[in-house]
Formats: sequence, structure tokens, C-alpha cells
Amino acid sequence: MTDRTVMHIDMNAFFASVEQQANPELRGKPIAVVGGHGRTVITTSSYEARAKGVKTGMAIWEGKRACPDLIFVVGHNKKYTHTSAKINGIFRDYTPEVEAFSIDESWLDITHSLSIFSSAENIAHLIKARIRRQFGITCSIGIAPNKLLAKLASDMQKPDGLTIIVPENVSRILERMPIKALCGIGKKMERHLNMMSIYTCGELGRCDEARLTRKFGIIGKRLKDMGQGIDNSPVIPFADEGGVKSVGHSSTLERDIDDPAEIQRFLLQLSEMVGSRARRYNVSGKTIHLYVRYADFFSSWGKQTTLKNYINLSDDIYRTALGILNTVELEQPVRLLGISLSNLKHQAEQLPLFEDERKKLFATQAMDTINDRFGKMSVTFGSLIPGKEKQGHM
DNA sequence: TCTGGGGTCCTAGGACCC
DNA sequence: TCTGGGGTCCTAGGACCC
Repeated sequence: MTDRTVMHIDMNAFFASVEQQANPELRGKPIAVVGGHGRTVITTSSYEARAKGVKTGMAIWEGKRACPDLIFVVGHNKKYTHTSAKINGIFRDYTPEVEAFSIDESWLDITHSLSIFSSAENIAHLIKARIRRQFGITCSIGIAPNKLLAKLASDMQKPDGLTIIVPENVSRILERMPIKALCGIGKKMERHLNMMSIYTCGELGRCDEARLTRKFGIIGKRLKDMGQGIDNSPVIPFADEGGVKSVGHSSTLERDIDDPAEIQRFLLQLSEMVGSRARRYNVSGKTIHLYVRYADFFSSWGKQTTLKNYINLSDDIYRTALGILNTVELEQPVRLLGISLSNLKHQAEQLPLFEDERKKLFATQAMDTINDRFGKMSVTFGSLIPGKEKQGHM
């Protein structure tokens, strides 16, 4: 592969920054963005909160213990998605090759933009300035010969960092870098490698490939490459990549439930969430996956079923998920329920052939519009709400 | 006051078809 | 007599990312 210049951009404390920008009273203060009410954890916290020891994943009470004046803000996903889309629009002013890795991280292949904007560093400064001016948000940028190293680089200075790894410095930087710093090596892999006396990227890169392959199979080669900072994976713009591959929604209940009617009501809500999002994305899918976590937190199961046809209507999703649920005997009260739709087909808008299908589609679209405007589940299929149905029907 | 929610990718094993 | 073997689709589960 020819020499490339890849940039990785990571929004600093993204959700918290967006909230602080939207509400000036929150600026400069320790804030934590949380998922909602009930049993939730901290999704993101501002740097002021992090300085006091607040971390992502903490329960509310843990956050309060670490930082008594912590301000909790319930997150607004739509706001983050919109901001993220606009920021990615800025990136596209510098190269068409932009790959969104998550809502707050993207890779840019700027190899062919260097001659226009004089240097990678210059592009980084331009982008930083625009994001700061337009959104009041700082970001950390890493520039390197590939995605793996660019991401590593953006992690090296936070917040508001700019780190450049040039090819000559790769081996020196990796020599003492802990393997866990590499994107793709998580807790489990770290433990396995540690047991082989491998702790740093330098050690991983020098490890005998056969030894890694014996232990990890076909990913052995990939691990050795990672240790050496080799990564040939291309930056893939969203449009080329074929879009989302699954649409899911899961939620922890405010309290554990075992009443079947209550479980069904919740399943219907989830189906509506998944369905409306699938329809907004203009996708339908034929695999429905139901996930249940029990009250004890540790035991859970997932079951999936694949249909002959593609669906994205809430009640089709609901009926399928309910069908799965009815094949199992619940062992404990339920803590969390989740539904996801996969095996997706991205479709162009198309009107169904038959009158009754058309009616159903129009009714669904009207419902989506109202729910978009007034909040989830303002309107739903009345006939599907358990309890309103005729006895013995379900 | 225990412990969220959105995803992606990979593997193993079975069914089925040619 | 022997009992092949590739491809594809499916389910289940795990690891990883933010």
C-alpha cells in the first residue's frame, strides 16, 4: 500500500460539551450526562467532573460520592446526532474520505488533500478552529500513516490535543506502549497476552507469529501487525460501506418485572422504538433478536429468528419478538429487555401493492410523525396494548 | 441506589444444497 | 465398495468499541 496520511478526530467529552454549549450555566462546571431516569449510569462527564474522579460507567451515586456538586443532565440523543452530522460535514470540506467510527470519532484519509491545504497539521488546525467556533467544542486529533496509529495518536493528548506520528517514530513510540492502548485489544485479549509475558506493543510486534497463531488462530498475524503499527485497512466513507447493519433498542426497567402483561407492554414499546428508527433509516430486516437480562444481572440469554420476508413495521417486530419470548420459560424476573433488527435491506421508497398494506403503511407514517413531534409512544397501535386485547388472543 | 445502551465483527457448529 | 467437500444460511455466543 502506498504511503497514506490518516487523521483521527475525537470530540472531547462530546455529550457533556454539547450540553455545556447549549446551557451556559453548565460551562466550567462538573457535569455528568446520564441515560435517563431509573437505573442508569454516567455516559459522559465534563473535564471538570473527570478532574474529581468521575468516570464513564459510574452509577449516579458513585458520581455523587466522587464529586458532591456534580450536576446531572439527562442526555438528548437527537441533539448529539445532529451536531455529529454537522461536524462530519466540516470534515468533508477537507476530504471526501471520512469514516465515522462512532458518534464522536471519525477517520479522515487526507492523503490527497495535502497538496491543497499545504500540510496535515494545517488541516488539523483549520478543523479545530471551525469546530471550536461553531460548536464551542474541542477535539483531539491524531495524524499518522494509518487508522490504527492515528487513533492511538489522538488518544495521546487530551483534551484539545494534536499528535503526529511520522513513520520514522513508529517503532520508538510503540516500544513501551501498553498493548491495551491499541484499538482492538480489550481486557480479555490483554489478559491472554499478559499470560504470554507480552505487555507492550514492542513485545507484541517481536513475538513469533507462529506462537500467536497457535494461541489465537487466524487473528495471530493481525496481532503481530498491530504490535508493529501495521494497518492496511482503508478509510471507508459511510456511503460506500452500505449503511447500518442492525437497528436495536434495549432498556433496563425501572424495577424488575415478572408480570407477563407488563413484559409484553414493554416489548411493544421497544418494538416501536426499533420500528420507527428502522423506518426513518429506510431499512427493513428479516432477523429479529430478543435479549433478556434477569434480575440477578449476570444471567441472560438472547434468541433470534429469521423470517422469510423483510419487516420494519412495529407490530410485525412486536409479534415476532413476542413469538420468541413465548418459546422460553422465564427463570427470574426481568431486568432488561432488548430487541434488534438485523439482516437489513436498504430500500428505496416504494408503495406496497395491496390496499390494506398501504393503509397500514400510511397509518404507521402518521404515527411516526406524531411521535417524532411529541415524544416516543404518544401514539401506538391501540389494539396491541395487552389488556385491551381480547382474552386468549395472544 | 449496584452495575446503560448503541453498535460491529468474528467463530463454531448444524442444516441443507449441489 | 465408499461414505466427498464446497458454499451458504442460520443460531448462539463472545470480544470489542464508544
